Amino acid sequence: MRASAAPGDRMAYQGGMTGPRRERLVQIGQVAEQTGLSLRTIRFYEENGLVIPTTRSEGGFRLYSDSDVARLEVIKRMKPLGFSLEEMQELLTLLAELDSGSGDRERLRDRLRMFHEAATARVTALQEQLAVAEGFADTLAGHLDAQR
Amino acid sequence: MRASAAPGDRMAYQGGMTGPRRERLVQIGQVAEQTGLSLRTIRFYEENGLVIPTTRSEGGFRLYSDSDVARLEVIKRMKPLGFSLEEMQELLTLLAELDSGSGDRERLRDRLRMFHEAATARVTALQEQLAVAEGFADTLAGHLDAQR
DNA sequence: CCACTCAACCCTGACGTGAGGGACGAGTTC
DNA sequence: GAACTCGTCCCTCACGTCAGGGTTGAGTGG
Repeated sequence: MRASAAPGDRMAYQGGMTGPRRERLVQIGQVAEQTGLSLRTIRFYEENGLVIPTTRSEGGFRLYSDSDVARLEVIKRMKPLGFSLEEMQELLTLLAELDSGSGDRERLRDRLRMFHEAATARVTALQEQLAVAEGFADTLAGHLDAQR
Repeated sequence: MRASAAPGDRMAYQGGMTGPRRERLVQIGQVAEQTGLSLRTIRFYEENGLVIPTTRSEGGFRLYSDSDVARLEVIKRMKPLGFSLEEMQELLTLLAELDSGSGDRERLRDRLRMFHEAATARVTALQEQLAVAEGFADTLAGHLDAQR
């Protein structure tokens, strides 16, 4: 943990004269802190084309915009569904296309429906896993009691 | 699917004159079928010392006794708890020691308690995952509705 | 009765995969 | 100059997958 407002603290990089909007840009450490993902994970997602930082500093530091961070947070919410990175990417672009109103409506909806089906299937699987897990935990508790 | 009672069918190997008990021994394929684990997984568990078949045929086929299969089924119940193979092995021997009444009572109970704690922690984590997963599935459903 | 064949089953060994973790030495930013 | 970040590399875990060969037991032939 870093002490709050310690001497070494850094503010979000504001992007020199390059951008006209003076958008809020943060570097990877802050993103990690906000999202709870590790640096390694965030870089890994980039490698796989999931979230590519809007820009980089002159020295090469990754700089993330708010929407980059939002994307990461969506991914985080998807994770428990057990989708692969590839699937997540597809779903992300799919949602973006729906939002922007581009692409073949019909097909988009179809693919979205498939994702939804996969998701609910996965939810069911998780429920089953949970039941088994609870069962086993109880078994352990039983063994503990038996040994009192 | 294999046709039932096809010419090529084989019965469970009974172990020639070597065993006095004529114990029921099955080979890996049947075990896989019963437990729902893959052949690879079962072999992998053996590699890691989790379940070693009671014996082998002359030609080297793995032959599993009922208790071997039972062990595999216990492992299967543990899996959703996300323990590592090493931890599962420890827990298995731990339970065996408790059953057989060997070893330091005090210490055994302590370790068992730790496993139980880990298990309940894991159950909580699973519940959270499930909640997130359900939430995301709902989000998807929402997007579907919005596109009607 | 023994030899042979056949399909189904099984063996070991090696490499591949997915989703990251950890360490490194060098560079950047504040 | 302290804190942060970079890219590169190798490591892990729980298997999947492929290759190439051996085993088993029932059926067939002599």
